[in-house]
Amino acid sequence: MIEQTIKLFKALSDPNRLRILKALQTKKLCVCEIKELLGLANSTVSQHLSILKDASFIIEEKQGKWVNYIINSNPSDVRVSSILSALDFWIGDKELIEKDKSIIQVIDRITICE
Amino acid sequence: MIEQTIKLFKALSDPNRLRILKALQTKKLCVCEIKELLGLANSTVSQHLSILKDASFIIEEKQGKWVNYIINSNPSDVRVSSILSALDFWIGDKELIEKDKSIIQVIDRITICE
DNA sequence: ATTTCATTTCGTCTTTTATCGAAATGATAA
DNA sequence: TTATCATTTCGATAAAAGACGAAATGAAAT
Repeated sequence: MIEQTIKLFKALSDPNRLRILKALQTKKLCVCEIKELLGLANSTVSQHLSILKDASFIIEEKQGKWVNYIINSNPSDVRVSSILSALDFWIGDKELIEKDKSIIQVIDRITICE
Repeated sequence: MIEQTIKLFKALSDPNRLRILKALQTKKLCVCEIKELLGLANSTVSQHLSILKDASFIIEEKQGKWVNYIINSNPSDVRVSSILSALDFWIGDKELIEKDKSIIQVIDRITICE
């Protein structure tokens, strides 16, 4: 019950996860693209994604050898949709988000996934 | 910048703190009343209150030897007012909250503050 | 069938968080 | 001014969270 509420807020309590959510609102991304954006290890990114997925903010979609992560556009929990549609309201930092946005538009998964 | 967002979500990421916020929406409370409600040590309650205060969800008001904690009805951060005015939306668990509500209406600080 | 390569899982480490009891603080009452 | 008592701060402990690299997994291409 209240555990679900805690799960939502905990998922939102990390700057890297907030950046991931905003980035995914621009376009679908795979683990290694997010790794590139955030400068974290693959395994760390994978861990963050599983927390976001567990809270139902995102879903995954297999595409060949890649796994694309995308925003969950049909969450059953109205709180999730509420947060997702007002993410800019919750995250004050426009500058950081804009910067990330321009980076992911340039990132190419073929070249960076070593 | 984004640290402030994280501070807000972290403050909301603990069931005891959510219960404190809802309880304070019913009436102002001192540390030992909250201690009674939650079954925690004084020092733990004090710690939770300082986290909520630091995120500006609540403010304190001295009254004799007691310190009353009250909901911040004029937060400068609009996100804080937004959460406070929609707390029931964020906290799914009505049952727990209603139970707490009836308990604090009976609690008397004179008798319980040993 | 084997190799390749993105991703996940596992084990470990460090930092942070939630909790407590005891000691320090601060204000009221005697 | 001393005693009382609510609260806070301090020190310790256990559990959770964030991070990493290495090993395991799983799908595609050879």
